[in-house]
Amino acid sequence: MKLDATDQKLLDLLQKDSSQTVKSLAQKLGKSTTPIFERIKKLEKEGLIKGYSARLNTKKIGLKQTVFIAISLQGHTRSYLEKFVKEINDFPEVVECHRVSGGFDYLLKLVVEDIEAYEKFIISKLTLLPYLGNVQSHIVLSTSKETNEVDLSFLA
Amino acid sequence: MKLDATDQKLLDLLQKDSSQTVKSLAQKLGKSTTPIFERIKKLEKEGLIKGYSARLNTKKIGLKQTVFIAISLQGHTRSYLEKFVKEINDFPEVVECHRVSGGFDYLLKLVVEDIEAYEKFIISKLTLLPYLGNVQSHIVLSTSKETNEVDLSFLA
DNA sequence: ATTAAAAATAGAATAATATTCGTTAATTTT
DNA sequence: AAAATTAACGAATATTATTCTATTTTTAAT
Repeated sequence: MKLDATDQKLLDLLQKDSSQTVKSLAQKLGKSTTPIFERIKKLEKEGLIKGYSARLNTKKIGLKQTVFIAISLQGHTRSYLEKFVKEINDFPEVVECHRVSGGFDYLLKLVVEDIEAYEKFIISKLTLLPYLGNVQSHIVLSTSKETNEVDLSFLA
Repeated sequence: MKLDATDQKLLDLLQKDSSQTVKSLAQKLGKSTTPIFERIKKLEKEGLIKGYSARLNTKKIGLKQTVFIAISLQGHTRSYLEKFVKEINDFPEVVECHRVSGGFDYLLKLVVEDIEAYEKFIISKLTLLPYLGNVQSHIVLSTSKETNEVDLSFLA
């Protein structure tokens, strides 16, 4: 699917604020509501828009600690890797799990209540997994930017 | 603000899918629309809900590469750190910037078109910043989990 | 260039939903 | 136990989403 300039701006408006009415989106894009409504439905159907979600203030809710964990594995059989990833993904504390190049194999991002909850995760969940090699924790001290808005200017 | 069980479930429903109607949310929560509508408005006003956004399929749009960059700085004057962070946050490729403990100072997450765009970022943007120490890139090979839904079960 | 076909847009009509309102029930405070 | 506060309900209204029909614009072929 090819995206024209209107689609690009529309996606950008929606990733910044999806609670806007079709009418206000249409005004910002210099069109009437019908074409914008149809464009949105098409972007949804084509899967370019995966869904809509509320952004929560995790700190205010009580999830004050983010942690990154860099993991190296020892034995690398394919079947084990799959099992490892499956287990990791099932932990609700884990919000991201990436296989990466560089000095280690996996990079996890966790959001937890506090350091105590983090330690609990390490002891009662992570270290129960076999074949763990090096595990290095990076406690987040402060976050200056954290968004899921991506830069769409390259489409222009 | 104290959150009861209904607020917890409501936040969870909304972070999973904010396009649901108030009516359907109310049904799932065993209440009528008015109280759920009012709870949502309160959660918004109190800032527990920061906003609403469309989740985009970055791969399909053409942003196929995620990269993490671990950075150590050389000179650590406070004023310089602030300038550094400000510059980093202004780069649209950077979606996250965290100050972390562990083997390095900052961990960045980038979303870019491809490796080429990533290299361009390194050469024409990142390495222009002064006082850079060690810079280690971790190219994401595959991602098995990537969400911004957080686990709210601890509220129960 | 000209015309046919396809796609995109507009404006009006309708359907669905959000939002408000008046009232009742439940909970907390005194 | 009574008063005050908070949460809830159901109905009424206001907004918004969605559909429909008719034009316009764009695209592609001749």
